Amino acid sequence: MSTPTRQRATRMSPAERALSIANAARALALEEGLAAVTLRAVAARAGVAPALVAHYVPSMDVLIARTFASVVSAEVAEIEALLDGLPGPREQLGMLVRTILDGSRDDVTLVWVEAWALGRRNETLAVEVRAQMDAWQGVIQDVISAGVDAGEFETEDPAAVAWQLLGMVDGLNAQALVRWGDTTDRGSLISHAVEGMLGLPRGALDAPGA
Amino acid sequence: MSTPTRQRATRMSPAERALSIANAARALALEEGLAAVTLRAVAARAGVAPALVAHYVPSMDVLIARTFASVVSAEVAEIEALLDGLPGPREQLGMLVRTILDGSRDDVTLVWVEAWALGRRNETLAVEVRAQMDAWQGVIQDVISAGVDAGEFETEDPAAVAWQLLGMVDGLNAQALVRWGDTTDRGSLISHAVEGMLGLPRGALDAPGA
DNA sequence: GCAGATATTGATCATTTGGTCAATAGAATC
DNA sequence: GATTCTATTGACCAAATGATCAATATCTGC
Repeated sequence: MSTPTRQRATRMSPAERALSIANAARALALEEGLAAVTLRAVAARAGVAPALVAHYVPSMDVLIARTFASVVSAEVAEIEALLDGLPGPREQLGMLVRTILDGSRDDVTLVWVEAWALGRRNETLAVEVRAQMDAWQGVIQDVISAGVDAGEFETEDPAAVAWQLLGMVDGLNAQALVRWGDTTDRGSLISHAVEGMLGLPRGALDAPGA
Repeated sequence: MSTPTRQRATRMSPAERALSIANAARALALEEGLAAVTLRAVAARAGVAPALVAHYVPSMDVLIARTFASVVSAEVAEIEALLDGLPGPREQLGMLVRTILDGSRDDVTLVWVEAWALGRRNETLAVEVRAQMDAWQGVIQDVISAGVDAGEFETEDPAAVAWQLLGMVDGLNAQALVRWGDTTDRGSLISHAVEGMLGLPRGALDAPGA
């Protein structure tokens, strides 16, 4: 039973098929994690023979690395777009922290955590992980630097603060991923932590309408 | 070449052999990560036939979960011993943060990160991960609560602050694990963050002799 | 020494993984 | 309608994984 009897896939141009496979891998990663992005699983998801996936990708290590980059870079772009609409660094930083910690991106968090672990045995992925971390850090650092220039934040090393904040946020998200079921608000306390790092008065980063 | 030609293992009592296998798994986890704790790898490390490992352990999932618990609970015990020698909550909290972030436990951090990922597909491990997180949070919460009682810290929810601090520290360690090669001091900034969370003046958590 | 108890092993199995390659089928072109 | 090009596939392979079990070797008690 349950031999899905896949029929022959409709012929596509190489570009279309490559995209279809990349999308299948992406959806799989978001739903079941990077570890589920396997040759056969991707093929099944794309409605295609396993050999075709192998044909379109140099190796699974590379496909996994690309899939990770696809998922994460989309997240970065999304956040950057949100930041653009805000008036100043203070609002941007507050929104940044709240949005990243709002729990609506647990699927992406899972991809991050698995990438950290898998990167140990997949050098292509490891390189991509570092690149995406740099991208994230850059976004945060830009906000902080702008705040310092505007005289709103106080720190001698915006880059270090950005790394620190990124690490804190990643850890809190990873924690929430494992402790599913607890309803603790992740965002309320960290604002005070960031205020401490940047010499701000208590409550300076609270949401405007709160 | 390189056929190790293992000779028959010297006979041990079940208790001794079980310990030997557990130690082999532990060493393997610390050196190469939880993902390297495989039936054959543990057997080779213990100088024993793979079947013997299977004989002494209900399943590899369980062995991995136990190995994780062994590694992490030792770390918790170590930190608790360190805390005992300090006079007050303020010194304890400062030391806690500095010690956890001093970079000397990257092997344990790797075990943590892999446990988060593997826990998705190993329920026994997932249960153990939550238990060990609870233990860690308990240690931190005790310090914070003592500080609040002593009038040194200011927070309405020591439990939440403890979770928050644990998440932050885990994230920073995980980040350092991936970005090996950077020499950024991980501990300097977080003190200010914690000060922000606990209503402390800047520098209150700095090392005494600094 | 001998015999029994049992710790240990080799052989083997089923699964899952990534990967290769000749063969096939279907669309496009003539 | 026949032919060519190539996207797609089935049939493999090697490696690694967890696991089982009858057979074997070795220690212990007599």
